Amino acid sequence: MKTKDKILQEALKQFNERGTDAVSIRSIGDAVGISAGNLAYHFKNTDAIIYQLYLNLAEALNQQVAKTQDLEMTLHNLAKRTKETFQILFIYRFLLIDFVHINRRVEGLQKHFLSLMDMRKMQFRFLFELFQQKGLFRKDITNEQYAELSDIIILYSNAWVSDGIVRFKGTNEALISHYARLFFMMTLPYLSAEGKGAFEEVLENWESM
Amino acid sequence: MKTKDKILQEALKQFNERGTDAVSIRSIGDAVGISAGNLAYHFKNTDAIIYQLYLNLAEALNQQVAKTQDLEMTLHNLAKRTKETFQILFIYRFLLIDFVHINRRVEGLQKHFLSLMDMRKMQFRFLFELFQQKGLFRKDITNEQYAELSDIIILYSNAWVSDGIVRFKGTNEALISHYARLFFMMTLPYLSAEGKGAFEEVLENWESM
DNA sequence: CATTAATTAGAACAAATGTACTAAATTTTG
DNA sequence: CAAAATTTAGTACATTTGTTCTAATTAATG
Repeated sequence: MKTKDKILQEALKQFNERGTDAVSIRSIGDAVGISAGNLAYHFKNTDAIIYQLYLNLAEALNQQVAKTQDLEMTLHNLAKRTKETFQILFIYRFLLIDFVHINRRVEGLQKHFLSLMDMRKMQFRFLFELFQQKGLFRKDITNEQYAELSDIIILYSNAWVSDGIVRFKGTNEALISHYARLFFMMTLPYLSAEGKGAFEEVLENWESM
Repeated sequence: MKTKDKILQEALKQFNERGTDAVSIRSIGDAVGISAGNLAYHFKNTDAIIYQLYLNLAEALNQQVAKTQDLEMTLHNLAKRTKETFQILFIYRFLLIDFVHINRRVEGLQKHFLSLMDMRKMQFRFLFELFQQKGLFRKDITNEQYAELSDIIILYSNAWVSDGIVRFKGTNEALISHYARLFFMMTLPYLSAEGKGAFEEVLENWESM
């Protein structure tokens, strides 16, 4: 593996374990087995590493969206993609844990992040409309309510990792599965009778999916 | 004001503005106008300050709960208390922003925090049951669903500040009001037809409340 | 092979931080 | 008022961190 990739891998590990502020170019260099001087050659400072890791996450999420658009959007497929997306987010969890702090300190990231959020919000709105047309979502829910649901869903998808790390007892796999499931269940009271049927089928096979 | 209180006030300000890691006993001392040595006499280090501020928040929240139990729990009163609670949380917002990080670094805090969360969860469950008995909440919602709603509500009440700081455009007052309202609206799809009537009345007078 | 470019190690420096200690000043108490 | 306790300023020290620079080594290229 190239030095640059080794650095990114080790940095990701340390960021996730100890938070961005407790990690230095020296702590990463020591673990990788290279000098701090060499590390500074590849990345000027830890902010540059954070920025690169953020770009990697954004790219992984984009690929996930592209995947989604290829498939016919059944509830079952949506559940699968949700689980995958949650796994990706967990890999880069320090970005969600140090959310506000990173936005404050890494220049140029906030703007990019906000547009990523807007994009995801639009995707959710699209999905809600689709499922409403298919008769899976209730017809008596107003547009305003769907807008608010997607806001809450965005908030949830940024916050579940932090909540899980502090409150959840169990393995990482169990954590991811639990919060992906909870995410899915947030839409339950918005479903029509027909939607609930399909929904329960998905939930029954949740673990094996 | 006593030195100790001055320190706490200034520390709270700096924590909220810059995050816990960017604040030192010297930066606080300089702002208050006392020496670092003196500050170390009152609080051994920044962790001790964080811990004290956390206790202050927990105490303020407990008082809020006591207040709630005095009143007849109408939807209108609940909305008022919700707004107040959100204001309190915003005052101590660094604790929610640096959530995971503080739990990692300040010893003895995680346990206390977890029991606080459990307590709040039980309060929500109690409220849901009460409103269900009053016919404001839907009867066809299962116990499991109410358990999950309270989990999501706990998550939301820990995460809205971070979301708001990054994504919301507007004054702090508008931010608090917006997220308290969104919090309230999360329960909307769980309401009965009767509940919705009372609910909309509350929402109409939201700003003036 | 020779030269150029890329990579790496290592050292040096200033700034900031937690921590510990001393001595002076102030307040409280008897 | 005198003694004791509390509060305060100031200093010193070891660590850590970002940053910058130099020189050596390795890889790439013509």
